[in-house]
Amino acid sequence: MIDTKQKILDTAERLIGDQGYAATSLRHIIAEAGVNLAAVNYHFGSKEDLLDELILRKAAGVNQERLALLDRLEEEAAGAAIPVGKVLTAFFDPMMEAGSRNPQFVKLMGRMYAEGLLPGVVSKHFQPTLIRFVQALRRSLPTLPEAELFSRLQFMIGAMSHAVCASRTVPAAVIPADGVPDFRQTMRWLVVFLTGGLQAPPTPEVP
Amino acid sequence: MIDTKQKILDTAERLIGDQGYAATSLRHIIAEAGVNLAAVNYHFGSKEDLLDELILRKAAGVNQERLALLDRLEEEAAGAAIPVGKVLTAFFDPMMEAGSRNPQFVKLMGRMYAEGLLPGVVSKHFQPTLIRFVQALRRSLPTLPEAELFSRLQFMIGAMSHAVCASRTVPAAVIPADGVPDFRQTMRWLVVFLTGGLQAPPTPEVP
DNA sequence: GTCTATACTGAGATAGAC
DNA sequence: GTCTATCTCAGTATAGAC
Repeated sequence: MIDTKQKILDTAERLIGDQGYAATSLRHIIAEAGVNLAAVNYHFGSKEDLLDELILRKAAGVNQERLALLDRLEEEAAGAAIPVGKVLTAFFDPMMEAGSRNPQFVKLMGRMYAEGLLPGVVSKHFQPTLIRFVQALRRSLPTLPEAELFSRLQFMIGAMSHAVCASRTVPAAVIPADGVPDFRQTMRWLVVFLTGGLQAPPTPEVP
Repeated sequence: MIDTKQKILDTAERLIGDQGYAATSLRHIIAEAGVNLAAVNYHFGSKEDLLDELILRKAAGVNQERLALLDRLEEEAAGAAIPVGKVLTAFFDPMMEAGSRNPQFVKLMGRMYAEGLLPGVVSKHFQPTLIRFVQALRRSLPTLPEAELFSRLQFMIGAMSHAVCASRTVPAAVIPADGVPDFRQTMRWLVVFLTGGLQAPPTPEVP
């Protein structure tokens, strides 16, 4: 059948989103999809390549939107520095939208993060977009030394990745009684937090 | 031999630090340690329990120091709020020290993070310490609504975890030419970044 | 109590028939 | 393109020697 590939993709997306990548065996996927085990390796090469296809068909649209928003900001600024908050909003809004429209996407990215697969996924599918935003932030924060800016971007990526998936790291004792806030709210809070962190004064040198 | 257990622990620490947890098979560990496969399950129960022992013997001292520093800060403050930066420094200094004395510890924690094992490790070995620091930060940031403070702590943990391991997430194109900064420097920058983020004004409500 | 040898189950990958 | 059969390697469990 020609849609064996599609059936594998759809089933894998659902199962990996629900159970995680490592916990979802190819044998489980092919059983639910009603196809043969070897079909996975025939169509995708390996379990990891199957995952790449899953991410790709979700991430492409988000990154396009991000770049379009950044293009518009740079056009409006006409060479001047863009405020940090605006750059960050251009980066987070498309993800927020995608997350609201299709929770499965956020779920999948959260799983990737939780299993330590995000660095690989990021460098494969988000690298060009990241470079553009890094350059924009460099212009927005001209007083910050290069090396410290680089570190702060690392911190930013860490906070962002962690925020995407509802984590159980912070002990239950300190979780507010009104439950976990929704995704859009978390993203708004994240932008404010990151703006504060990125705009902090440069760290004084120690002797 | 009585030190079979020690040999397993030492070899596992080295191999897992170098290659990661998932990539290091028990068979590889026992081959290098020169012991039998079943000795692992005899002494530790499972691969995961072996990892727990590794973390435990490294983390206990760090957490004790952290709590001692926080105790002193609270004593000095005599009931008043402690500045955010001081609380963070009390949290990070012991890790910095441990990292400088014994790079293997940081390496191991970085691996845990990279493989998505950190949440489990944290809730097992760092939970009591975290609770104390969360309470202190709550008093240091009285104007911040509870829910947003909680989210910011999540962001903080994300940034911190990510910073501990030299990650390859940010594209090589933007890495400064002078290479990766040392661990102590990164921690100092992290404290400044987090202080800025935690002290940002509360996010305005949207209708 | 410790340790060895060996067997068991389930994973991903692959060669070759159709 | 698809499927069967098989391979290698993982973590785990058990039986029994010292």
